[in-house]
Amino acid sequence: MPQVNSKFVVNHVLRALADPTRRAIFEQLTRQGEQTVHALTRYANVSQPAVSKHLTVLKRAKLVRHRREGRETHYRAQPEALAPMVDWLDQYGAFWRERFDRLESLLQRMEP
Amino acid sequence: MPQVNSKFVVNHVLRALADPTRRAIFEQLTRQGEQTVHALTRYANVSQPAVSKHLTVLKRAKLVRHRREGRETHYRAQPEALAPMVDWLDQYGAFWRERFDRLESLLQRMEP
DNA sequence: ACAAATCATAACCATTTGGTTATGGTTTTT
DNA sequence: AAAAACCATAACCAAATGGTTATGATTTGT
Repeated sequence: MPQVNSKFVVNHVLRALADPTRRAIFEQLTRQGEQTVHALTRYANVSQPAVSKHLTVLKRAKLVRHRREGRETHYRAQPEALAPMVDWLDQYGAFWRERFDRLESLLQRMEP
Repeated sequence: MPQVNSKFVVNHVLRALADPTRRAIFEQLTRQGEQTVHALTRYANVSQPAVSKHLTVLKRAKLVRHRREGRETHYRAQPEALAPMVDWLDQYGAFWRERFDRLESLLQRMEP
């Protein structure tokens, strides 16, 4: 059952992004690129262990990857993991069709 | 500050959809159209008060509307409320650009 | 060699959350 | 008029959640 598994994936992603602090960390990683836990801790105004735990949750949702380098761990966002969320939104065809106008005009601007 | 307010809106929507039961109720409403609380209770396998509380959360996120009719309350989905979620996803330009191929081909199929 | 820095984990705590049963207010059915 | 159906709210509870401080492991700097 692939859709059962994908429901679990969507659940992980949505739950991970439901928390504002976690969303802020993820946004920071996508905007500023790779960051150490230390840098993220200064950005988010919670303690370092809190940041580590949030990163664990984001990691379980595949929204971030980490890379150890000496004593510091570098995290980077993996926006591909947002795909299940988009796929979930895709169920709402009517809603998307309403939005196609915007995308269509955007594509027209890209390819005149 | 419009972006501050929109962050609150996104937060409401994401938190509302983070729960599987709530997501199931919302999906049921989008697929089957308007439903009474009673019908939703038989669908979701939780108690009727639980369904009512979930509907309250969805209502706060503007994801559903309700309409009283006699002793029963009819709820219907409001997928327009998903827009803030899409706008939030829009931040990830690189991610979207990767997905444009799919949308582009979809549009080409619609307008050959 | 020692001190400091970086990070994860453990232990703990308050609050939130998602569920339950109980109840009461309307509205419909009999 | 009485009974039943429908729904929301209240009261309650266990578990999950998001935060903290404490600690230990490893790596870097002096």
